[in-house]
Amino acid sequence: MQENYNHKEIEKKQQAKWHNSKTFVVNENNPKPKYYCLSMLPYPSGKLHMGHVRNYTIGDVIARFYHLNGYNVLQPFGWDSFGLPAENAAFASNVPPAKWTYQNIDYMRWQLQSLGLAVDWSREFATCSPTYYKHQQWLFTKLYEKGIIYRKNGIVNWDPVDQTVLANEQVIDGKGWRSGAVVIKKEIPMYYFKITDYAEELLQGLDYLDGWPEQVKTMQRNWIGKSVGMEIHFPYTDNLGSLIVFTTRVDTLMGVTYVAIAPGHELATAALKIKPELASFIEEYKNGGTSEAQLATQEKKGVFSGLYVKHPVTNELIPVWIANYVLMNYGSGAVMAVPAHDERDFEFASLNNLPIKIVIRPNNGKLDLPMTAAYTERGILFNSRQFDGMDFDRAFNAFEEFLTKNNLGRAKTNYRLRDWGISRQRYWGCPIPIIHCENCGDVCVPETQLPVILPENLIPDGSGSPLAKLADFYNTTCPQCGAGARRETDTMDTFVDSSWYYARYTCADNDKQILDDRVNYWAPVNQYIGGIEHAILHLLYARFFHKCLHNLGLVKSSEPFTNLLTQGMVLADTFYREDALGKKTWFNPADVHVVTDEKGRQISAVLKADGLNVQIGGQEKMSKSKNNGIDPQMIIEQYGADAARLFMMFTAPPELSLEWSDNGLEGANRFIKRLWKLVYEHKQAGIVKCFTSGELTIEQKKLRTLLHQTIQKITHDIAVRRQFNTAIASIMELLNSYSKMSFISETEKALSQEVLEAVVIMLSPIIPHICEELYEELAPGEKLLDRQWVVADIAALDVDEVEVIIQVNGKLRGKITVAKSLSREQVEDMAKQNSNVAKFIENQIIKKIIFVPGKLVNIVV
RNA sequence: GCCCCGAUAGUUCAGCGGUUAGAACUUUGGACUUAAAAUCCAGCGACGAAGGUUCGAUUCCUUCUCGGGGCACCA
Repeated sequence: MQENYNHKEIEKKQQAKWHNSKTFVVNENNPKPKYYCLSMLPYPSGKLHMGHVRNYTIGDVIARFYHLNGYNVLQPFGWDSFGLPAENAAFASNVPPAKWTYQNIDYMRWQLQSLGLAVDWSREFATCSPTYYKHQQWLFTKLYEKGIIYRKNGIVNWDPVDQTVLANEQVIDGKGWRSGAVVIKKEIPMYYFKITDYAEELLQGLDYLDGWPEQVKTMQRNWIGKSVGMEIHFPYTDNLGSLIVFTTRVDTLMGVTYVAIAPGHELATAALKIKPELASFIEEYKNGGTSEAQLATQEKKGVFSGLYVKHPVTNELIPVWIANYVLMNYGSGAVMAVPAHDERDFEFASLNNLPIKIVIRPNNGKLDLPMTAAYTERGILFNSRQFDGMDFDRAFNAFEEFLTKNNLGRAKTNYRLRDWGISRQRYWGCPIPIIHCENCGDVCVPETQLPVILPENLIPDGSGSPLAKLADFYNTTCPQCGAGARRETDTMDTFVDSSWYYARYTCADNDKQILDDRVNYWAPVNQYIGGIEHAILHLLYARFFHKCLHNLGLVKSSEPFTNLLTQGMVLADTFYREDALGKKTWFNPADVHVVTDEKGRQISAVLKADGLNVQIGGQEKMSKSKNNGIDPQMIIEQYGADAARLFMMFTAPPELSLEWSDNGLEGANRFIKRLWKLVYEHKQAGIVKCFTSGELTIEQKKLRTLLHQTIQKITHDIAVRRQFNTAIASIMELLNSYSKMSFISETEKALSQEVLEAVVIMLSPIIPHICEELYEELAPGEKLLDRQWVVADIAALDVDEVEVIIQVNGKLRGKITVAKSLSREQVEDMAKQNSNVAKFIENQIIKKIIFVPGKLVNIVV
């Protein structure tokens, strides 16, 4: 064994070993229980960033831990490789997106492999590969046939100069990012997934996802936005139809003093014909035009439309107002307004001097009058004719009966969730397998003609839709009637690609079918790991797809991911200089020298290149714009993958954001070197078998107790809490105690052997290269990965003497060491006899003695 | 505005109804060295504020302050 730790040599050796012996290649023919551990697949942007390193290290620690615990562990990897950045890179550097993407994948795969991940690379795929999207297109046609996919018009951002549709992020201050032209809204036909059909199922499924963070489930619940209420008809004065509103507070129906409609509502258009002066208001607010945040804070404004509708119960005339606070795309775009019991209506009525009619009073007592704010709690009805005296539930039923009987409404549940538009007028995506035929309409591409291949040698120029300019691509014949037809030239949203990839890993080599029975061996994913930024869209879409796959009979489970871990961001210091115009130039932390005070606080920073001051900008998420990204490759070169992994896992718990610091990395490196040295010294003295029996001193027994306590703690930290930082800290504590002792005799050496073997096994999920190397030294001929995880020895945990603290009135006054077997009375007597304690209870009346076995005696005087 | 999470050493994180509140980094001193680095040893250093519950509160509860996140006219 070498005296000095050499990360390059060891990591290369261990990685070669894993690769050559196919250590992490798995199949289903295994008696062990399965464990599917998955980290979100990355977009191949060019090179790895620290967020990736963190994500994949967390996944790897969990995968390796389950491996050692006797599971058949699958950890696959792939690439979310369709998407806009490839197109942008293409016309910036004149390389086809396909070539750019595959080059990036090759480089990033090499980077990832240098991290030493326990991945089954035989299952790797890229979503842009025809062998993957072929099945996606097939799935599309199945869902289309089942009516889960339909076509309707949708609104897109249209750049009139580039003649192209822009993604939201390509619209900057309302202008096209390349042309600078003012972007307009345009209606074009698009395909939609009917995710709303699954709203209830997606909502209810959350209740069973015990392994998901509450925060994520809450976000999904809010996003689905279920509300139970009533649809109510307010008849037009001419009795030709009625205005339909949705409310969750039908109990306040008798308090309606006006109704409000969105500026985009058809009734507003009708009112415009009678009252042309409404035009300016309607135009201003019709399309919103402004951002959602502005919309939420903008002042409530409205105009009277000149129209009236009839109250469904009283037939009174109710004025119709056009108001900017009514949303066109929720419910029916119209609301009944009850100023007395709704904050927004109260505000609007106050501004416009509209009447306020109170119909709900608190369950006990009265309202303070005059009202200064709406009373929005549920209560008891009054001023409500036959409904007087009812509570919310009774009123709901009574109104439902009344409205249903008179054909004036019905109970209704609304969801905030909208259908998912997946058409993208882009080149680098999965082609939508539809053929438009003049005779037959929209026809699915038959299975035998799949995949619809995306040409890979194209370089988009940023204008128009590339496929729509390729006659070779879109000219085709109708599969039904054989006539000339036009192929769909839109591609799918890349969220589609990532909505089912986890299932495909289980049978990635099957080119005949999308999925086979192997998916039911591996799915659902036991542990899914990824960034919190995917809490809503990706995770909801994947759940939706899983339910679709389930209904097609392709998977047996009902949810894709049993446990979810959402990891925090990686932050780094930022430094900048500001010029006279206020423009900031950002400097990379690697190029800056930070001056600290004697406590280690940052006081100033200078640029290494010129020695002049730079401003300290605080910690920010690593990004190109702030130039604070740290290159993982440099770290791996200099310190090794193990040090990088250890630092990532030690510095912060997985869910919290992690602040990058070079000092922390030095610390991780130091710990690894220390571990190496401890094993080296032990080995110099001669390796032996682990301790099983023998005489130990009290100190040695304590060390052994600590070892087995640590084993328990770490097992719990990794398996249950997923808190790797605390696991590492407790090993540090253990090693601190260990290195204070010396191990000379055979028994002592055996104890040392036991500690070191256990430490190496426990650390191996986190720093696998060095641990496997050290294990080979500690146990020649054996392999760490064949070992079982360490189990705490109950006997070692059992101590026969305990230290008991003695308090008088809750204050510490002494402590004694007693045999565990002593009775309460014996311990209390010993406590009272303690000389220091005696001083405090002298001449006092003992009121009470609190006794906590094995811990303390508290004498209350 | 509403909801959630957090506040412990200079920093990043642990912890706990009860002993002397743990790690690591930073920092100070010492050993080693011609010197430095590396290494080892030792040290400095903390429970946001106020109330309440309790024999005893850093821990539980309430309020406040500060920070982070989510939602945001969803009728």
